[in-house]
Amino acid sequence: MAKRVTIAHVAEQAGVSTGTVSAVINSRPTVRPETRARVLRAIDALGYQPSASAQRMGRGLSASPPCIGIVVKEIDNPFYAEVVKGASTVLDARGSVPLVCLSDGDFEKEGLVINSLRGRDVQGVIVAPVLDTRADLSHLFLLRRSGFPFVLLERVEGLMTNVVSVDNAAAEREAVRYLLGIGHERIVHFAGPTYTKHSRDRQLGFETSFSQTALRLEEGAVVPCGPRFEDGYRTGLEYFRALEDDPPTAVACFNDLVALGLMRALSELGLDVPGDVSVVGFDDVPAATQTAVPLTTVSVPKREMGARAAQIILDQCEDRIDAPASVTLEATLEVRATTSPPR
Amino acid sequence: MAKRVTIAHVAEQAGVSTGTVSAVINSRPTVRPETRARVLRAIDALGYQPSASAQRMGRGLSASPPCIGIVVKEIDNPFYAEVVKGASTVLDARGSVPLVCLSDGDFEKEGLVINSLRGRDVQGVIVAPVLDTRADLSHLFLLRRSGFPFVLLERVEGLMTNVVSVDNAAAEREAVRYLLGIGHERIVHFAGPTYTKHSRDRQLGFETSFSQTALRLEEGAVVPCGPRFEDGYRTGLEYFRALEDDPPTAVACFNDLVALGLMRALSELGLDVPGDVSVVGFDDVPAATQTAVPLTTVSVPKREMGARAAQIILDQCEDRIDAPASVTLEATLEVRATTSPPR
DNA sequence: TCAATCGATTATAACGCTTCAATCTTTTGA
DNA sequence: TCAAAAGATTGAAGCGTTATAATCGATTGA
Repeated sequence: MAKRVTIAHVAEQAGVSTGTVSAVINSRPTVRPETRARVLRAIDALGYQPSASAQRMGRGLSASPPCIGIVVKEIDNPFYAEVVKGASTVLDARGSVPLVCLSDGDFEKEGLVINSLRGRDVQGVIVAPVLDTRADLSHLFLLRRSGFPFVLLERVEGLMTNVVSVDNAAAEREAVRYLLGIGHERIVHFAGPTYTKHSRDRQLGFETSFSQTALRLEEGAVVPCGPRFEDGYRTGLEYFRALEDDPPTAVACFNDLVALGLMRALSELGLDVPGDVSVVGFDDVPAATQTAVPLTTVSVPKREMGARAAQIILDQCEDRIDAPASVTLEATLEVRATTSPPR
Repeated sequence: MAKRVTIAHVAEQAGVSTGTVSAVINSRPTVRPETRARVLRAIDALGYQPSASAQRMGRGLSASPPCIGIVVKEIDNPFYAEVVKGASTVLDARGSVPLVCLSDGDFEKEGLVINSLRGRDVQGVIVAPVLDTRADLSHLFLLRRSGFPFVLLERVEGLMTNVVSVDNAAAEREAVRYLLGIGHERIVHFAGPTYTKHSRDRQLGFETSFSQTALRLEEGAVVPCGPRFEDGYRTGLEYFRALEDDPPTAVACFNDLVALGLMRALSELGLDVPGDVSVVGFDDVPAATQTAVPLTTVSVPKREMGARAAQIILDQCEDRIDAPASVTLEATLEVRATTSPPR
């Protein structure tokens, strides 16, 4: 492995002092064009790259290279892809760049990568926090205490900090009430993992949807499922096979992937969507409109979430404001082709 | 703003040396419990937070959560998500972490983010290079000259460096020959953007598939399309509407997204897949198996690509090997439900 | 011609932390 | 009881950069 090329190597190669090289790097106007050229040539020849950490040290830890970290749970979740794109639009305009890190749904790793990001001198981080019931959130509290700028994409109990989120429960309620409104009476919920807050909120929204109706939440209306396509597929297969003679007329799914999996299962079972069963998703990922039958789903403003979060970080870097900003965005039901009145 | 609390302040407050405080922070086992407690109390009292930059400096910029950068063109392309996952498995095992950056298909930005990554002391980078016909690749040549470890996910003319790639032309040929083999005679290619190498290679593969057959490449068999779902959808709609009386019996698409878009168009036009038209994709993204009719496609070993690339970087960091490694992986046709003999 | 002036460059002291040889303490064994 | 061993702590030398006072050389003005 090549040892790190430092400013000293460049200085030697160019036959100048380190101070001069530094002046060139920071394009200070006091360098003679000829000298500048020589230094640049040396930089080029050696492939020199300034160390952001050392620069920060030298500057007394004040200046910041323009980039913010985004910590997400999975790279292959299209939801986060949209959030990142939203953040990018804002960062682009301000000459900053997103740096995406993965927590793999592991709160320890989350703490690790946040630290790693800080060590790499990002201006701030946007975090989709791991909210396991068993998750130890102390690193987030510590982060808050340290005054480092960060924004959460989900609210954390008892932690006063920047948050950009949507009201999952309310949105889910809107979806179920729509189903009730068009006449469905036997509605079930394919629930996500019980240990994430998203999932619990959506389930809660489902359960509280029946309050102002003649109907009651039926026993077994909440079906444990999971967050992935395969979960929706498998659960769908099992559930509808077992209830062959008296299936529900509508399913509100934890998210779009589950809904897509369910639709595949229903198709294999010879059940028509929305003829036999109406299906509602959550998130509104791109795939929701790319299927044979476009999916009715709760559309979460993912881009805007990313944009607002980036905005907050950038503002906080500039103005040194410390008051936590809390933004709650609206998620709205997008009625497409997978829902219709029961027959 | 308050002056920064440093390790020296803590040391003074606790009545120990900075070395001891450092030992406590890094939980080295050589500190007496009593001393540790005293230091922790001081840390708490002063609200001390170690400066990550300084820590990295002190450690010589090499240690700390080591990580490698991965530069991709778009965050929402499931292809790259798989590559990142593949790399993660290898990195995880070696205590390293991926840092994902976006070039947005812009070669200047690509150079920028690679530099930004280097400045942040990553061990190396994996790059899915922007290969516009107009792209200026000098930053890659420079990078090579500088001896910094990096791996490309696509071969670049004249640049001797680490590459992990697949033979796109050969794989596309395999797909077309399969179609020919089951009796198709009117096959067209929905081509990707002409300015990317991937796309040109696949098109080339298509064009050279007919050499050992009685058939010849027909005029207009290559249909300009694009890389996205919408491109496939729009092109499909226009193309098949125009050729209503004499449509081709099979379409080999630039990638899966295009194939999915095309299938949507065909469905709207009342054409059956594979009854009326066979469709073949490329990449084998997760969505390929999640559609109502699973997609026949060329399966690229994305995970393995990521894993091998990560492997190379890590090896090069350890063993100070500098000889470029070049790996070409096999892509194989995955026959599923969107292809059948023409009727 | 010599000092004063100005522009370009250098040398060096920070920046906050880690590391490690050296030193100081305590414990152990005979 | 004392030397040796083991354990705990210290102090100073880096790490790569920036910032700045000092220096050097070339102009200028009188």
